[in-house]
Amino acid sequence: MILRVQRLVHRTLADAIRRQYALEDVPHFSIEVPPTRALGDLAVPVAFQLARTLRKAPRAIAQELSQGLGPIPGVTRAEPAPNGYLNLYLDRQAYLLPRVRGQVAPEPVASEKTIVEHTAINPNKAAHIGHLRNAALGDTLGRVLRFRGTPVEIQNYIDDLGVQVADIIVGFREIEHRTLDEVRQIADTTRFDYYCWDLYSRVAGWYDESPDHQAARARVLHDLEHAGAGGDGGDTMALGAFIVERIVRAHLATMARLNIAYDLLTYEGDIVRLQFWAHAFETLKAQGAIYLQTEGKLAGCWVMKIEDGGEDVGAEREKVIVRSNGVVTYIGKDLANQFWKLGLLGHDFRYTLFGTQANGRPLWSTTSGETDATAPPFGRAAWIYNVIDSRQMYLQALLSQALRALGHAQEAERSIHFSYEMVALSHATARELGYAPHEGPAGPGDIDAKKPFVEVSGRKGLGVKIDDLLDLLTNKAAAEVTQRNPEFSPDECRRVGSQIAVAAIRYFVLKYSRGTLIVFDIEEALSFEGETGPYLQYAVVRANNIFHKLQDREHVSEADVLGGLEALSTAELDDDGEAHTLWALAFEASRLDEIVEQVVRSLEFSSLAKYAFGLAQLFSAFYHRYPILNEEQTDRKRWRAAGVAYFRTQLTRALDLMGIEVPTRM
RNA sequence: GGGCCCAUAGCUCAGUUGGAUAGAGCGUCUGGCUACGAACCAGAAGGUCGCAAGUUCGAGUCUUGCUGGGCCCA
Repeated sequence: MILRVQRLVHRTLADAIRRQYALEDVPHFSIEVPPTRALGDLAVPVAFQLARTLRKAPRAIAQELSQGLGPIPGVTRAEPAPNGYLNLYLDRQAYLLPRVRGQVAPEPVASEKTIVEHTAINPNKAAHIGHLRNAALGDTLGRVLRFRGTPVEIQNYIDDLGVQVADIIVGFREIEHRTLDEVRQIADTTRFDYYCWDLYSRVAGWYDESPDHQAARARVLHDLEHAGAGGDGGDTMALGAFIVERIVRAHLATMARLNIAYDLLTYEGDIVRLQFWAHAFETLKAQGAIYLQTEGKLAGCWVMKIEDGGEDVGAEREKVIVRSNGVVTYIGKDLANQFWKLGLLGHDFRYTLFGTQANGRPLWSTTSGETDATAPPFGRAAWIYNVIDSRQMYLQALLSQALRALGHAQEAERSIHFSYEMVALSHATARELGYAPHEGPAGPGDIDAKKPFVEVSGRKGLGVKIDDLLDLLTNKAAAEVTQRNPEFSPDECRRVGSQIAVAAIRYFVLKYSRGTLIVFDIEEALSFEGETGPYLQYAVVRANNIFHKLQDREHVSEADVLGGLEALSTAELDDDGEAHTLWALAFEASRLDEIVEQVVRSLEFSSLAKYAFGLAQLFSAFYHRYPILNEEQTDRKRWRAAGVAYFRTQLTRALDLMGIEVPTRM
């Protein structure tokens, strides 16, 4: 937990600069970490920035600053580097004592309510690895925000009225000729999300057979939106509601395996039934953000003016929000939902308890029926993150524009599209799934061998299901665990195996930066060695084992170690500034809060993943080089143990931020 | 036609308010288990950071143009 010290140094240094050079405005400068401990613990490049205004060499400025700085609590010395950096050295014992004892909590940074919306899978088939990246990013974002004290509400949007749900209804009705009771029978006796996966992939082909088939989809869509009581529309509604309910529960079960939970499910159907759109529509009309077009090909439509980038003449275009037949486009519903999230709609959902999740937290759902008076308040957030892949950038930009048009510039600023690139399949993995590239000229439904990857497609049934991947990983990991721990029961092996599987898969998607298109390759994802989740778990497990043995052999607990540190010689801490020492390990472990701030600023979890990996590497090297149980000098032994204790605490927290658990043994 | 993203070692990728010698994993080669667990560690080889200009004391990072790939909108 280094932020406190960094801020203190920043403040003190800024004061010193103001004093020493009689400067009104000190330029912004950062506090960095020198490449090695030998060079110091904090590095300040401020002399470079001052060089121009002061007309002096950076080196001379750093020199002067180091002399005029005066004492800073916790800092033993300041040294100007030949190249112009000012490097600071920390009082190692004073720095570590309160930290290893957990007396330096992370400072709360932000406290305004924040909504993170993620997952939002069409409820008509099993979840695949594309959905996995979304959910892992969204869940990690929620955890990271909570770490720094932000109240977070996790929402999962359910598009229960969309084309994809209509298609699966058409599949059951028109292709398989099922009644609701028969579908219920199927749902009770099969893996329903897998069943729908296969059925859905047949629907596209069926549409191609005849124009009449296309009409079936239009009818179903209409019924979903407009069904009153009774009649054929009512049947469609009931079948749709049943399928959605079962598939949503299947998705939640899949996500629960990955340690992903939610606070609220928002149903598009409730947005429609509770007439959110009507409220948003009135506001938009009243503010002139949308208007009725009377001329041209959009005559009769309610449209919104949109900026179209560029500076060409006619760059401004009109986007249809309500069609001339009175049907609201999906943008309309998204707008209403966004307004509601920000507390700008003047209208609320009704709520009902959906269930209790694996982590013990209740899950609520919107409803159009009776509301539950005990439901907590939802919505009304100051910040919103919508985790959606980059293909929907256009729509997200529209939402922000609408907010600006209504005079909510700040809300627009705080409605963030957490954008990331999609997940595709490597050709090798697509082949393993039975999809061969097409020879000769590729047709519309074929895989193009010339493309560098194969796009996941629910419509074609082409993709890796999350549950399949998890099963594969779990089996492999459980086999390893069984081999290494013959005394484990089959249940234990299975449980640890699944913890390892989750670590492997979550780390795998988090280590890439957002802008990188992941070409998923099954061989690569199945690895447990090198830069993988299991490597990180293994490091913590070994650190934990040291304490188990310390307890068993010497009856010394972690508390015993941490309690008696003051009395010990700090020779072990002060030894040298080389790479794999105790100080280097403990210092790096303390940087978690700094990394978290960087992550929130950049929305880039790869830096958290890399930090955790680097920390584990540091420990592994230290572990090989310096014995703890067998160290004969007690002072050194105790300080090493203390450093390892701090390491395991911090890496465990870092892993928790990524949704990764640490097995007892593996 | 317009917008956005990507291009860094053989492969897959980090490198994000511009800063110290461009890093990691995998793969290849060499070495290390009578154990605080080898899902590990130590070491070697491997780079024109797509190309070309520009800004800057300093550019993988910022600007412009170009090439190649991807996504979206019309």
